[in-house]
Amino acid sequence: MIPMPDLESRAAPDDHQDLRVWLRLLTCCNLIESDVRSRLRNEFDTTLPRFDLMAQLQRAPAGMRMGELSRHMMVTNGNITGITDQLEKEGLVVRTKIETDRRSSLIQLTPLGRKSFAKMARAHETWIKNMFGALPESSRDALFKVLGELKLHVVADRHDKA
Amino acid sequence: MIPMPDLESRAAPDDHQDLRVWLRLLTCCNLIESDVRSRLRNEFDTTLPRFDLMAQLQRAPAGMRMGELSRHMMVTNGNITGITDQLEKEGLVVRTKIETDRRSSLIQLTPLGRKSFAKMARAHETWIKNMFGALPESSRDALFKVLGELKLHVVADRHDKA
DNA sequence: TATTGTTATACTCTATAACTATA
DNA sequence: TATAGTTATAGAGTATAACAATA
Repeated sequence: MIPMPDLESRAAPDDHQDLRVWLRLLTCCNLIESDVRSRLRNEFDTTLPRFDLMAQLQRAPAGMRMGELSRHMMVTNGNITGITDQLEKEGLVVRTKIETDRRSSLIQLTPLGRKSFAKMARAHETWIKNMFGALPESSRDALFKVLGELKLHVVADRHDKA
Repeated sequence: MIPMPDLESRAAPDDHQDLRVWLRLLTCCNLIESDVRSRLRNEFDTTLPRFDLMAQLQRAPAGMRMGELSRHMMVTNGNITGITDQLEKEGLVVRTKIETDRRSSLIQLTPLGRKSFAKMARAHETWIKNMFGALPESSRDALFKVLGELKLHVVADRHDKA
């Protein structure tokens, strides 16, 4: 089988193991992400950030504020405003004024939004299962565990800098 | 320690393990990638695709054609033209006409490009080592191995569709 | 006819910064 | 003064499609 050329090919023979791990991680992630993005676009006419935002709201029936969404999605505030505007125009989410703090509002999925998200989430889970399902369960568990350690370390570094 | 909110928080308690693994993978990758991007911008006034292109050329002293670069970097042709134009204008790469096929040309790093890339690559390797170095070697090996399996499967799926 | 690379264009995603309203 | 959210803008990154030159 001919190895498919990809980003990982930028690793030189004498490169450090860490670099190889990183390039492989990046390649995997890009492959899966672009697959998910194109399916979301083709099958549901939506985008990954829109899907992410709805997924966050799905988990928070009481609603979330813009700032919370911004932190969870790790993007700046202005972007959340833009996505929320779109979704609100399409009737998928609503902004509700908060009485005790009139600067902010709660964003919630509408019934239509919940229905729409449920459909996408089912499909999304199938795509992901197809891609990860080939790994033995022990490998998936190992991956989850190691990525957990990695994330802790990277996040700690970010805190140090800030 | 308070868990930092991130993309992974979109996983619901009853979500399938595959979904959790994917969200964690995505979060790790995004964290590291955005760190690398901002360092490349701040310290070397460049971008990830420019760095990637130079890294590919570094490995191919005889040069590469646009189409090869396009396949390796997994982006469409037009983008390669744009990046190459920039790098050529800055004297980091050169296009050389191929005598036997006058439609295409070989792209190579110039001596300046090699020097510039070497400097960036050293810094880049340090960043990556700092992030991955905290993992025990056995974990890194495991990660490398599992991601290898995952990639094979995802790539195979892509071939099936095409 | 098919392929290589270029050009033109459009859209998504993101950050930054200035701003308004409220706390 | 500080915070929540909005607006405006700029740039990265990408894909698509029409095109020219060559095979």
